[in-house]
Amino acid sequence: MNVLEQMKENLKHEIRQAVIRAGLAEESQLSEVALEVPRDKAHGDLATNMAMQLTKIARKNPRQIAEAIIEGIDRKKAHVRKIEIAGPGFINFFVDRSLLTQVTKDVIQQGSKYGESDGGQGQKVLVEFVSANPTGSLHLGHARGAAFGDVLCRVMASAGFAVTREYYINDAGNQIHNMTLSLEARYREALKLESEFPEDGYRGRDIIEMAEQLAKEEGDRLIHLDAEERYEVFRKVGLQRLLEKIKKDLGAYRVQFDSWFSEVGLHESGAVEEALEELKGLGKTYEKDGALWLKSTDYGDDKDRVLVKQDGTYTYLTPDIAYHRNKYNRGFDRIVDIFGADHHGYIPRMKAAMGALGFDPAKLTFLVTQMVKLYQGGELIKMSKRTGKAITLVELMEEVGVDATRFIFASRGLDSHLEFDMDLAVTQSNENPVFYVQYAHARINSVFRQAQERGLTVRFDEESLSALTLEQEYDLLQKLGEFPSEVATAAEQMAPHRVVRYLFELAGQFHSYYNAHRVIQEDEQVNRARLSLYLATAQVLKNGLNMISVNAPEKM
RNA sequence: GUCCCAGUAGCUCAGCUGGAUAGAGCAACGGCCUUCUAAGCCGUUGGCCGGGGGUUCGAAUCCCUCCUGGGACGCCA
Repeated sequence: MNVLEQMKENLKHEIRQAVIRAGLAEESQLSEVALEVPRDKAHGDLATNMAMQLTKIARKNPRQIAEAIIEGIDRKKAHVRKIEIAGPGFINFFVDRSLLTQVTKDVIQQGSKYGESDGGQGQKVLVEFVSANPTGSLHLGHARGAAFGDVLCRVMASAGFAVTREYYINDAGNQIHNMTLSLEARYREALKLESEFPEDGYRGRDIIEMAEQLAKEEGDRLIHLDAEERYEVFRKVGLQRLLEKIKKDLGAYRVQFDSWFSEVGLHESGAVEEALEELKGLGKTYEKDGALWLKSTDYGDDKDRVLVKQDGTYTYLTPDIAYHRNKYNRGFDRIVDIFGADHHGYIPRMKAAMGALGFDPAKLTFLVTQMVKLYQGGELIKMSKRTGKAITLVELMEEVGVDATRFIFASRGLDSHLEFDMDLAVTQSNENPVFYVQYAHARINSVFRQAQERGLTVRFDEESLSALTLEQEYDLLQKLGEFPSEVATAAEQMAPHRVVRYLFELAGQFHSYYNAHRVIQEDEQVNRARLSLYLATAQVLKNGLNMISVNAPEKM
């Protein structure tokens, strides 16, 4: 816990004591004291709405209650220099801000660990994301899911959760069949042989290129294999290379998975039958029209779902139930699935299935990413699955860069429809927010270089800190102090974009301070104090950027 | 027809488990580089928070309803 948090806890405790001492409420009636940083600085450093919350219990008007609370607060203990009642009954606290300078010490001591906390209490969390079918390259939608998922995992890990990143490989089923046929057709085309492209084939360039490569390597050898063997070769080679490509692209995008979970493995281990038998045994299924149905309506779904089709094969849902059953059985405290809005209809049935199996559906969270609209040259770029025309992750990385791409995706809430303007993202100007934050970091380092050139030692100097007395310095200190709780909140709400927003605000405060006050000037102690503050600021910027896997350059 | 997401400044978005005068970036306009990086800073302009009802001390936030945009509603995956 850093100085700022201690200060808050202290004050909260004092407020509780004051309420009880004043006889306004019993200990047991008190909810958590809400203590917030007011938007408007005229309202103090911290404020609580306690008095308004207590109107019902204490049966007095809020201002009277506030008076009584203030009476009972030990200002010294709470490090408060002024208390005011304002508005409808807010209590505003003006704290002794000189304590804030200690924030820098916390930051420097903890270094790259500053920002971590233990709110997650080591809870085991499984986050499944991307999970694109290995039938082609990753595209724009996956880029958003990948960036969001990865940043979420980093944020949650920092907040004390034990996070596992998992990619579910849909390597069984129809789409792989189509991929296989598409690859074979393209292979024949590459050899200038007659071919028929499958109806539901994948028309992307990636498959064409892979086929050409294969033709180069193998010549027409594969044509002469018998049908079954040939199919198997194309399936295997296609799957393996497409998956490799996906891994490689994700790696370049700075996303690493801890676990790659294969659907085929699920079938081979008998897990699918097991799940099915369990559901049957529990009486959660029935037969109708020659198919086997899940009574998902018993668990909140709007209709029952087919598990085994008339032809005896499984629907998509069935192995996925087995997969999620497996997730539960691995003992995770929380299970998070991130996927695109086009699959959202699938949420109630999966929750229902888990409920039917006797698991707690509340452990399972679905985060749905909304669509990304891509603009280039002011035009909306339409994507088509049929023609395989889509902007790929690789193209994004090449044209926009990993830093900017990740930053943009990570900076938006998941459920907003995102507009991605490629022209803007590549602009090397202030229109592009990623530079703004990076620039703050580079600027600080530039000051360090300047300081060294002038014979100053760049180091943290605790003794000098009392020279930090400016309003802007206190504001910056406070902001630095808020970083760990900001990360914790982002983790709790599974809203990693809060961290990006925080970084943007921190950078803004820094730039403003930088422009108003020079580090290197006549007063020695002020020099040392400001260098210390800069060191702390650089550390937090770096930790924050690291949390979204964006570079923190020392020079720009 | 049912379900999900969104509707906040000219544009892109925060804020949504209720709090004080609704924020930021960009755009527009006006300033700031002989002094640590101007990818920056300072200032001005800009809002029936989609409409209407309700809940209460208090609503952009919660509830109902309508409108608009996007997506989903298969024994496809």
